[in-house]
Amino acid sequence: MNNSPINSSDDFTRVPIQLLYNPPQKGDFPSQSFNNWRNGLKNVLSSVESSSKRHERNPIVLFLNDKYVCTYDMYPKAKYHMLLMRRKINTHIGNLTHLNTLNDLDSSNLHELREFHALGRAIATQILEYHRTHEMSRNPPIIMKVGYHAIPSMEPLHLHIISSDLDSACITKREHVVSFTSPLFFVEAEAVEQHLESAFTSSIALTIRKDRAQSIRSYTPMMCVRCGKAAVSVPDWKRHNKQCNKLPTKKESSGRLNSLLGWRRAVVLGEDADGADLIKVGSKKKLA
DNA sequence: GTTCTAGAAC
DNA sequence: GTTCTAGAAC
Repeated sequence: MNNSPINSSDDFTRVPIQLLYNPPQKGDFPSQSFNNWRNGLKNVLSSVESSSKRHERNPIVLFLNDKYVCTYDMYPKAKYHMLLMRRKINTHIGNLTHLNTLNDLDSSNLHELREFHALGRAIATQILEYHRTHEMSRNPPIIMKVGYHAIPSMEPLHLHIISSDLDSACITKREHVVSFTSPLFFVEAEAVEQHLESAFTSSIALTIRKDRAQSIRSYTPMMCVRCGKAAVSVPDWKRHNKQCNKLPTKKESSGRLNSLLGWRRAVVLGEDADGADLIKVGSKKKLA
């Protein structure tokens, strides 16, 4: 079984000390139905559950415990690129199970989200360790990033764990570059936590300013992750990215505000939300 | 002529 | 999310 036996306690943030990064073949992923690519990740989760039920090793899984699963990304945009998700089983209490996007989050999710993110960081740390021990000599230094896309293409809620090199044949479009380099579009896990911490009632849900996010993804210049040089085309960006010698820039000061994140009233008991945006004024909130 | 982007995909 | 490819950009 893939599930490495770790402590039997309910600490779901622990990761085996020696994680092996062994990416699968494309054919190992569940085949996508032609017109239904949006269900791709749901199919991945189903595949994880059925192999787990049969106690079979599943090559698309890097790590799993009773609550969460970390799978390889089918189209990795960097040397190391994984997705962390809440498993769709209820053997352990939690409220992230049925969430699909950042817009489903409110402060009642904060406790479990902290655990989710802590596991993501632990995996990132072990991947860095793997990199140091196996790959350091023939690769430039990297840092690991843990966060969400402001506009995800697939459900359910998934946390990207990705290395900073972005050296991948799967990067073919400017959106690929921007969605992992823009500090606005790539929403750090920490920024989500801090934003939720600033809500003072769980009836206030997080919301993404989607139009802004879209325009950021479409119009932000492609920049080198190491030296900041702007590129004129995707191939130009990739050529420079391969040869730039600078160290990757450390992540921007933690807790930095992400202006794509906002608030709205959460849906209550199946009633339609009025959808009104809320803005914060000092410590108070009022209707925008 | 070649490179590159961007829109359709039932 | 990707693949394919027409035609824009170089």
